[in-house]
Amino acid sequence: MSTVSRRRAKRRARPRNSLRATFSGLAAIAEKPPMSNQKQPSQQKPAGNAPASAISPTRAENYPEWYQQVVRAAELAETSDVRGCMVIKPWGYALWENIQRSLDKMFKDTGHKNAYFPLFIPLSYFEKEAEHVEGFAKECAVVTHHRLKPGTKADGKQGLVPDGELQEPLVVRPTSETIIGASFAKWVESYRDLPLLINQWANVVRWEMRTRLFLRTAEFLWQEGHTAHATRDEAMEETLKMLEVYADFAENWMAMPVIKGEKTEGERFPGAVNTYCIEALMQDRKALQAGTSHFLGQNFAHASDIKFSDAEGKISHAWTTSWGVSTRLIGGMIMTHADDDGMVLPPRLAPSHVVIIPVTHKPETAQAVLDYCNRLAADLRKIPYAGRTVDVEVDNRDIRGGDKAWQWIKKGIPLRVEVGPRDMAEDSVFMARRDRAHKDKVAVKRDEFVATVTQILEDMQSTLFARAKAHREHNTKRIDSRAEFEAFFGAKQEEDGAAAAQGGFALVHYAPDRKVEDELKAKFAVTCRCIPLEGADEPGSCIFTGKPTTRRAVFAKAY
RNA sequence: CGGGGUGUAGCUCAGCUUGGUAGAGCGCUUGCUUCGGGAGCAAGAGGCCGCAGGUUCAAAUCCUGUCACCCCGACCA
Repeated sequence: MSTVSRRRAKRRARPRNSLRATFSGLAAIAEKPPMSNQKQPSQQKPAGNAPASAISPTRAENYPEWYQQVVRAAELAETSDVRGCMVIKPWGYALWENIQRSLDKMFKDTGHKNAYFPLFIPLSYFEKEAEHVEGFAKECAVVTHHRLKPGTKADGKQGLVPDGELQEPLVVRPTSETIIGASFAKWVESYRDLPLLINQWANVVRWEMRTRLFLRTAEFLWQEGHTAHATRDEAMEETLKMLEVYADFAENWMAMPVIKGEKTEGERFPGAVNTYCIEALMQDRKALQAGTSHFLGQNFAHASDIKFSDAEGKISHAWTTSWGVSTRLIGGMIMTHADDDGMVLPPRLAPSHVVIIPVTHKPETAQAVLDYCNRLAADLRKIPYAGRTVDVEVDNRDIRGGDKAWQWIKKGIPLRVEVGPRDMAEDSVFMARRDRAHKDKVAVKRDEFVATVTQILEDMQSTLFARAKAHREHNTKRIDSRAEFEAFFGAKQEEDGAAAAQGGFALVHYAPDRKVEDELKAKFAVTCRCIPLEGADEPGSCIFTGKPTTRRAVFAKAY
């Protein structure tokens, strides 16, 4: 298109930026009875031009845009100049480090060891498992050259151009089953070498078409566990054990309730025999797959030739598993806990638990207040909490107190503590909790605050979980007919392009059927999230095909 | 890969139709007054107008090419 016509088109199509387009999933948030336990500050505008909420637009106005603004305002991450890639900023990375630390401990406690495998996977390795190839082929970054040279007229390029073509292209790992399988094949000879329980913390690349910070980026950080076992049962046990670890982590550390379940065929990991997952419900009532654990059978053992001799000297292929969670968990935390004022961090994973804001605008008391704050910080930092000690920021930056407080609100720090000359005189602090309204502040004696800080944090942790769980329950519905199902989710898109009703979790009798799933996905953007592992069997008949079933499955729109 | 759109200050954008030598808001810096919840006034810094060609006395603006990014679809932790 020429420059002219582009420009003209721009002028014609003026009413763009329908940023405020209303979001029909609004009810989910507007109602959200359990989400606001404190009395609202009755929407009265704070002094000046300050907006009613720190994040604009609000969740009800435009949820996807709200999400992006929270990521930005909380300084968790930003987009980079590299297509589809994000820069994880210190506050966001510290959150990831805390996720890593907590999960890593759980992996070690279940007998796993960390190792590191190459980023580059020879194409020939990748080709070994047919379904695996098919599943990932379309989203691979491929390294084809190993050198650069100055461009020439003949190349029609200036600057540097790739040179030195590789004999065999290298795939930038989208996942590591094949490269780790190659190592496992060498490491495993005897049944005495099994089980082999390995985990890797790494980055992976999947050349996604559409990206969203933390939820889907071309490069992301994750952990991938890979294990090999002598028997099918043992491998299956491992698969489910790690699913349990993920569920435990999600609920007890992230304060994000999850449903453990098994994926249907269409949603299975390419190359897996069974895929299990944890699924969470976000505030806009869309589901998020927050972690997966795969029983790989002997598929990859065959592909990579992972063989061992058993006690009788008979050679057989090992049974393998793989399981992973990624930086997507951070997206899940945002969409589970954050509000219209920004991020809300579950205390056990918060990069920092307490910010102390010295009120030092009177020069004569400034130093004394600051000293008092530093002593308070030092005392707090000695207190053990959630596998580390209480982390404290003393924010004595030379900026206005209001700005300072709001920055920390947006970052989601659990506790804000103001200390001014008046508080110091009474040996008390002025404390605000991020899970309550921002004006809801209480004076607490300093020693009492120090003595109860971990209790307060734990109370916040359980409050966040309870709210999220109530939200999920409020938006989970047992549905027994196709008509009801369709009404619950509505059309795929409204006429104006805005997202349609998100529905929530629908529990329906469903006999797995690829064709049904394809149709539901096309018409309603709804997918079968999983068949829950827990809960009693309940005979019924599939609402789509009438076939007999023994359990209900979970359907939802999903990220 | 299809369909649509956009590149101008750190950010969000105006200016382009009808060419005349660069604008606003926010942010940033400085000063004064404010200051226990997002301040006010004043001054200031900051731009190869995505890139390369072309037309013209003159190009952010017109023409040609090119690159990048965004949105919708297919795909997806």
